[in-house]
Amino acid sequence: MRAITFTSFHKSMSVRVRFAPSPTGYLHIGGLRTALYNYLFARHHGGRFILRIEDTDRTRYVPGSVEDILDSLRWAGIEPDESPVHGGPAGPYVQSERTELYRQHAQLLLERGTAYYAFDTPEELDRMRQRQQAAGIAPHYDRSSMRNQYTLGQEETRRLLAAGEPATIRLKVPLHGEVKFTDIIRGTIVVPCKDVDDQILLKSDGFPTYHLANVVDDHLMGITHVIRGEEWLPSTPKHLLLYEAFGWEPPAFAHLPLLLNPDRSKLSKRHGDVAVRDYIAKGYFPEAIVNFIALLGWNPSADRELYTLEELVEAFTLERVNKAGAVFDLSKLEWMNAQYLKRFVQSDLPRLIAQLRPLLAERGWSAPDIYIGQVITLLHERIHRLPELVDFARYMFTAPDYDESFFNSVWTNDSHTLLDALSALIEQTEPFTAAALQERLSAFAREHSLPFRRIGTLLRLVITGVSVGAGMMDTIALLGKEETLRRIEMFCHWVAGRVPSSA
RNA sequence: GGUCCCAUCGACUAAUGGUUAGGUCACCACCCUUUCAAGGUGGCGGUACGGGUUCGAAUCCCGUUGGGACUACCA
Repeated sequence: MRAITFTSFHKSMSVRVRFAPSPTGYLHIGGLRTALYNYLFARHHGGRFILRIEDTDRTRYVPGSVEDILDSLRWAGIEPDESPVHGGPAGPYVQSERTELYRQHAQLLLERGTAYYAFDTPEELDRMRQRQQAAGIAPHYDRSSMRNQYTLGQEETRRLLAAGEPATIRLKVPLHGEVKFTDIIRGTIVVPCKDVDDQILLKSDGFPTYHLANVVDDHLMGITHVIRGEEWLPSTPKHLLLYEAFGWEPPAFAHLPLLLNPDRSKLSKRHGDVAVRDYIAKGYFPEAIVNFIALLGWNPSADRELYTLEELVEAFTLERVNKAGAVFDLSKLEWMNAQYLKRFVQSDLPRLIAQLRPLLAERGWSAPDIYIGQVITLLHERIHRLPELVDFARYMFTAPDYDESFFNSVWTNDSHTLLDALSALIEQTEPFTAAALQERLSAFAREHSLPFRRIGTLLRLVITGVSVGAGMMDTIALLGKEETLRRIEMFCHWVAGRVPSSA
């Protein structure tokens, strides 16, 4: 009984990690978290973070994906040290530009006797699997009965190859023994060799599969720690066997818990947005997204929720990464984004103005930056994401729409008289500040034994048209005397127009 | 089906053999209040189950149950 034991090596050499997505569409939020953890680990240890594009399946390639991945990473503030666009000493960083390398390495394995040619067609493999399933056995490539260099013999193999017969190269997995390794997050994992399939390494089109390309590149690029999603855990024994087949020392492995849908299945479209692009479009702050996903599966243990990227780098260790999957809970993200919104209103209003201005322009609205900034400051505590302001604060940029049910609940027979009095009061108020307005209107309310609520609500209806918003005095002060009086007038016209003279 | 992984409030998590099992989100109530928020205070709510080991178990071991991933000439 042979046992192959792989001990993870924590070399004194500097850390090199990589994020290796496939360009099959927009960057997934789960992919961003994987990239983030790699980045945090690299920065924490003063190492390097590498982006490698794994585009060995040409049929799944989606144009524009690489740009989206790069843009999304940059947006999140996790810039690679080495990548197809940043360059670096271990390039090229795109697998389709390294195909010759994989062929050479597959050849090397052939020579070492740890890989072999197979000539089975997809149909034959299908039938094999069906037979096995019918017999109640786990589907497995059966090296002893299928068409490969062992069953066909050297001569026939050479002949088929010379004749240009489509051939794949498979890994020769030992029949006995076990693969044992230590995952930094999960501890010791043991898998019997008999449960490891003779994985195809080189496809008949000459391109490598993920397994070959991944192992070859990780070795050639000097990757010290493979930090990837849990979905790769079952194929790790294959990779370890590959390292051994090459005679290479494997990197350390850390398999991250999955990001989950509310039903605890692997996070997918269907349940909502999964592309980083979607979250950018919805106006989430990169700081909030990074903070939020960092805490999905990892926690520095302090009773604290808000961390800057620098603070995450400082605190990050793989040892504290959880084993169990984490549900992506949108409501907590919303809360966190609101926290950052409050923070940025204090620290970086110009940034918020720059973000909001184009959204207002889409509606055909414009205003001076100073005014936009004042509106953001006035209303930001009522929203979670800045783009919500376009609807929430529409009356600050254009004439109000009067909400019918709000109108019906507020407007009474004597409202007109009250409104006339308020109008006169507002006109006389000088300076036109929230405090001055408050003082005058409060005094008026006292004199006439009116609850202030009555005044505030009536003005809210007349000035904004909707029942929710910031404090009315602040709102009126910001709108200005002229605009306020104009709106009272507008409202009166509207009321006159809508009542079909019944009295 | 097979292999592997996982299991603390509804969600994210802390507690790494000794705590009344802590914090955050969500939810509820109250305070504040011209609306809605924000903020403050309080509340609801959990160690999946069963066996061990131990003076003592959320924590270690075994089993059960449940969930997930993987099982392609995809990654």
